[in-house]
Amino acid sequence: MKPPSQIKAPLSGGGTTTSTINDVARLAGVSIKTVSRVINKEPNVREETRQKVQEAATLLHYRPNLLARSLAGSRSFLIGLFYDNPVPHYIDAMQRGVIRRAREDNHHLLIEPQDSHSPDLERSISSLLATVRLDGVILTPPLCDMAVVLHAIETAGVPYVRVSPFLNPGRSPSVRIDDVTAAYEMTLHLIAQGHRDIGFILGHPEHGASHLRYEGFVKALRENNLEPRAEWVKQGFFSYESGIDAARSLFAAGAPRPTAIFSSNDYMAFGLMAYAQQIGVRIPEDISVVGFDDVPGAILVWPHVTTIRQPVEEMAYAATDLLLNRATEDENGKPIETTRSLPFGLIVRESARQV
Amino acid sequence: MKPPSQIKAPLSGGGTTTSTINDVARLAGVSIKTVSRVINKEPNVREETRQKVQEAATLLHYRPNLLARSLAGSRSFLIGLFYDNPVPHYIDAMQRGVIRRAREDNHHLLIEPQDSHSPDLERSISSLLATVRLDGVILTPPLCDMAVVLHAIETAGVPYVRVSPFLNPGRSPSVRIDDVTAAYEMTLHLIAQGHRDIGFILGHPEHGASHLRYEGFVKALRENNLEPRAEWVKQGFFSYESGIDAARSLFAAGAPRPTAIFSSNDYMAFGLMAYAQQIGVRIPEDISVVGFDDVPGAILVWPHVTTIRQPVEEMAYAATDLLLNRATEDENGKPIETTRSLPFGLIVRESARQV
DNA sequence: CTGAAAGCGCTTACAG
DNA sequence: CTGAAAGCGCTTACAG
Repeated sequence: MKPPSQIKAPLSGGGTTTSTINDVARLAGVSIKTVSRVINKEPNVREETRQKVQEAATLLHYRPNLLARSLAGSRSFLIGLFYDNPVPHYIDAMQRGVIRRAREDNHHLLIEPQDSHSPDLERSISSLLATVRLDGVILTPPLCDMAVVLHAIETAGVPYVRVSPFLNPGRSPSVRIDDVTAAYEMTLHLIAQGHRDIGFILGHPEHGASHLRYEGFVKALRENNLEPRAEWVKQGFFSYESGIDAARSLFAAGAPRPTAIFSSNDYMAFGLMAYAQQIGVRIPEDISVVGFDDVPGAILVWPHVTTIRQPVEEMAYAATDLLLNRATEDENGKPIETTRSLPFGLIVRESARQV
Repeated sequence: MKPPSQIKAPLSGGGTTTSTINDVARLAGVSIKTVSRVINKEPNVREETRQKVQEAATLLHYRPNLLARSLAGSRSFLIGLFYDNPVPHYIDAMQRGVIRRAREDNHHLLIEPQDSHSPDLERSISSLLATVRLDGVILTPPLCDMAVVLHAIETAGVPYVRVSPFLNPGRSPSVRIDDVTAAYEMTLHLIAQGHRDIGFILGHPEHGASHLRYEGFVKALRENNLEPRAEWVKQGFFSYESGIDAARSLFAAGAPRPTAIFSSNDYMAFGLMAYAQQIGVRIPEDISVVGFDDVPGAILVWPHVTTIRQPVEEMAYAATDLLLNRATEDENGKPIETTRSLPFGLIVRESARQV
């Protein structure tokens, strides 16, 4: 025999009994189905009934239990953010953007950092998706370009949106900036400053943006009858340390030096600048340096770094918007090609100047 | 009539039917209760039965549905991280630590950034906790020192652990470093370098650490027969900009200057250093500067900043450990005073030197 | 050592 | 416009 559950007072000593849909129904004198209708703003409820239910719900501080809704219904109100990115600033902005949009629809965010090099990656994602039903997943590089990741998510039948994907652009909805054009404009900026001998530090090869940025660089060069010189194009991995390494080989004794260096991201530019300072190469007097991303450190180092601003938080917001609007599937439930390209910004500071 | 659910193949076109406890029970020829026992590693199952169930589960790729477990049982496998902190590096480290420990027990992390200045804070937390049942909550400054926040969580009866709390230390289990001693040792370090005239930039007054760090500073001074000088103690707010403001008033024309400045965190030290550079004050030649936290930027600026390293990720791990071990309640369900204090590190770099 | 029943708090499909 | 029944996939008490 279940004791009638009435209006609850907080139990002294912690622990409250929360009221349920049954409590509201009883107090309002309707069925739980009607309460459900009111809570979910379904049509076909008499205004008077609606008010009665509303009042009862307010009085009891009723909040629908997410877990129960998920189990019974088709939505979980949970969004998953999968990433493997060592840059806190990027992750932070992503999370803010996703949460801002998710909250508009009463969704919550589960963060699921993954090790993109784990041999178990696919199994761990499949297992995760079987364990906790998610309404959708947001994927950032490099995960968004990994076949096993996409396969696991598609197999589970969970909608997903990718941020800055490189491979299979039409495979899912996505959000990006135009990395090619951004790098193109940055290169044009250097050329406009009189630079002809421009070096380039490539990004991590597993990140699609690395290739796109280099593509934009080369495009701008060629349009100006210039060619990238192999000895001035160095492989980096997006890290501070790899920027130092690139600088070391770029500034090798005796070798001819470019007058400007375009680093595929800011951290490598920082490493490069630190190394330059150590060996007495002045920036921007001796060499101009530009980066990409506009991380917070860009105005911490001296000189402040000329760079490209990527609206990461807005990209995350847009990705979540695509997910929640379900503007992602056609009538057959197949993902439709939806790509939102957001504006970037060329931020001119002091690390590059007229040659 | 429900069609018998058998071994499932991925539906072409996306969407798999996942197998349930019923499928496993049927295949193994046992009741669902027995499957439940095996999955939850409960005792009293014949080894032979256990194996049969295990095999069936493996064959069907069975993963217990988290939502169903939560609804039926007393655990949700969800941990909430509440914060309102603008420093990405800190949040990132917190999240990593929590997730690392949470995964050991198959828990997931829901992140719930809050606006600590919102008038709705208490209601929004209460509502959140009523909506999604959490197994526990981790609280960081400044939220961990807000009465309304603690009240909302306690009323909901959800266990919580605080990181670096200042107020009511015994009110809940917590994890911290000894900010007083850290600041004390840093000050001693400066004194050992011959500094007697030491300025101090206070942290944000809403963060408990601000007061503790100042306390350690004063303690070290007094033990050496020194006194803080009011005109050299400036209010800051943990931000880069507030460091600039502090520097501006500290370096006001004509005023006597300290030989060293202890900034309550690194960002303010960065602001201070940038301002110093602008007005031609050399660091560390003219003035030594030290910070606190060891954020990534500390080795980006020049000179690299002498600072205190806080093991944020380990603190988060420890906090989650306290939560999951339930070493947090006594036999009456009241929280027991458990505080773990983790070691900090004095990181000596180039921004401070012998006077 | 094992299982049948009830129930967690909702939504879904139906019936009226 | 409203409701009674069934069921989501588990766990909790109980019974044997």
